[in-house]
Amino acid sequence: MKRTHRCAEVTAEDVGKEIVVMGWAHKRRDLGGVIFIDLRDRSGVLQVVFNIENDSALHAKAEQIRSEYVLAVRGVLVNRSEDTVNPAIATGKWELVAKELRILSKAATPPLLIEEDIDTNEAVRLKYRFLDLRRPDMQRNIMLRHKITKIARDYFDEQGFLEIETPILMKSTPEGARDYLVPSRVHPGKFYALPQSPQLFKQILMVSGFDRYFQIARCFRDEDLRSDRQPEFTQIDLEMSFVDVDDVIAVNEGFLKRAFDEVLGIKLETPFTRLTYREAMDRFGTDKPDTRFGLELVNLSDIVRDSGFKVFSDAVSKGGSVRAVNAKGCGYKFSRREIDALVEFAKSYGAKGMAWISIEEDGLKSAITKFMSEDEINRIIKRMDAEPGDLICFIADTDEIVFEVLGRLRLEIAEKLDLIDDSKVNLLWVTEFPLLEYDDEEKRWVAKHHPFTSPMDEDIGLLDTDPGKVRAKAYDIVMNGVEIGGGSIRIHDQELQKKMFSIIGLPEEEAQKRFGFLLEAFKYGTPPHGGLAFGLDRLVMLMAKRNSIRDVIAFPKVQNASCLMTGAPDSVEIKQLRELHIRVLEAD
RNA sequence: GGCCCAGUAGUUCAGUCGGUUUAGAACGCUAGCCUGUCACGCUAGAGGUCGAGGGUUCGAGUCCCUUCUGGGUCGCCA
Repeated sequence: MKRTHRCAEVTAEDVGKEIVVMGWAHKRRDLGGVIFIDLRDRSGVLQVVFNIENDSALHAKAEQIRSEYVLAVRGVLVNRSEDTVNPAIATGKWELVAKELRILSKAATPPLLIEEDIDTNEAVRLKYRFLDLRRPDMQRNIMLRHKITKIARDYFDEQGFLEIETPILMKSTPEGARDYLVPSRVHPGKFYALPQSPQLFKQILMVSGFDRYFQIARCFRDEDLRSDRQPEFTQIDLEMSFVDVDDVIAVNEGFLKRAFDEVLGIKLETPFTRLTYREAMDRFGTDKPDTRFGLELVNLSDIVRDSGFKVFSDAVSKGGSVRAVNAKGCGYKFSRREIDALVEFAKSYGAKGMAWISIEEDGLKSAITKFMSEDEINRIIKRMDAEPGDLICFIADTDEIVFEVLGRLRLEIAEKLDLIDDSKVNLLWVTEFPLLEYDDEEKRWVAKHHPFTSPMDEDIGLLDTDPGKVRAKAYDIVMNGVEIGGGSIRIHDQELQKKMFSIIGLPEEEAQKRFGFLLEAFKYGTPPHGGLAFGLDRLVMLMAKRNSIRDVIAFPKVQNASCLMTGAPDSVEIKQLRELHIRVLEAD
């Protein structure tokens, strides 16, 4: 028998024809003289009928069918009688009257239900991933992922990009995440590193004149996992020559526009909103704002500069700030206990406390108003646009902590008030990131993006005088409060590149040792260039409306970076270690 | 590395104040019956190291300690 159709790909045209379908026995309904089998493949299900009156031998064979047996069925597709049509399934108008059955494979009882939206513990799902992946929602996720990568290949090809592979075994470079290392057999004591991204190679491809490069690139970072972080993940990685920020942004908006249209039927308006880093922080307290709801941060530092409430005035005089959000309606909605929980929430992100004022019809409820003047309070209420029923939450500290805490608080309150409209797609660019940030522990400047990011032309002069103020030609693309991609225009001038290395405290010698090949390449004629990388897993996760990238990766790893299905990582033979010149130390 | 949550049948869960002979339910599974089901139905049945180890107690699924596993989160993630 040769398959003629996928189960759910039959059409009205096929009615009356003899067809052959193959798949898994999804459900069996044995009514005695008639047996119904829902046969499932990746397209969906089709009901197959075995009737004892038509063929008693065939019917007897069908009695052996159990869940998840793999079957081949030859039969005639017929219209169901009107009263037996099932509108719940795509093929519900038809059924296959079996003429021949082959049991291609028997199956043990599966440890999890092959059904949509099961409630099963993720450990079970991951151990039996081959079964989990049979479930229709997982099949949809994986197919969605395929569609998105297909669109990426088509789109970037049409835009003149070349897909070029870069090495998986490469050289460890300083800065950034912890590397995965691969020992060299040929070079005792030396190691390859798996790429955290193809960054250096794609820049070198620009030096080589390929002009526009892209790749669906696997990347590796040996850091702790989260629901949106895996030790190996995939980027849609690209780089372009002779461009500036706007060019990179435009070509990528084109990609997203097309992907959302073709995959989800969502028409995106371009250009997307752009926020500078400064504005994003001021208004939302984060560089990846979710602007599907309001609750914006308000700066009150000028009002409380000389406040009788020392917590406020001290924060300002020490160079920090006092900012607040107005949780509309929460004064009435939240119990004292819930407000206390918010205070604890704020503390867990580093705030020393959280002051609040609850505005009520007949006055204010607050522990801090007694320290403040009436004028001060009135100005705060006015600026916060507060009315009875509202709850103003204040954080006073360094800007860093104020933004961190209020940004988190804003999301927490929005979630509690159910302010987030899941049907909205909120895409925006954040631009003009700081080039550098100061690392208190290491007592030096570090690159916020990476050390090849170009400063903005007008800020180059500040490199020597006030490095913290220098803005970068860097941009992130943010969807619904999740960073789904980012990139920058790179430094293509070797002198400027050397300067960058020196500012971040990377000695010339060390830079030569680690990045010498790049610096060498830059000597021979480097086009201005820049690029971007999307986190494919996160993009697919959001488009599939999932909460974890594990649901859009066929074989993900769990929190301790092991694979429950294969058992990786595992110990190896001493012989293998010897070849690699490796001895394992006793665990600490 | 820190903190929080969860581990009881194949799966999802219930299990009261530590005490009622043999730890229950649903789904799944097995067998029988059943000719229009699609959450098929009916009848019967099998299925348990209560994650593991230790402790308290006359008595532990239940209380205590340790540990393992999974999830979330902080740190970490240029």
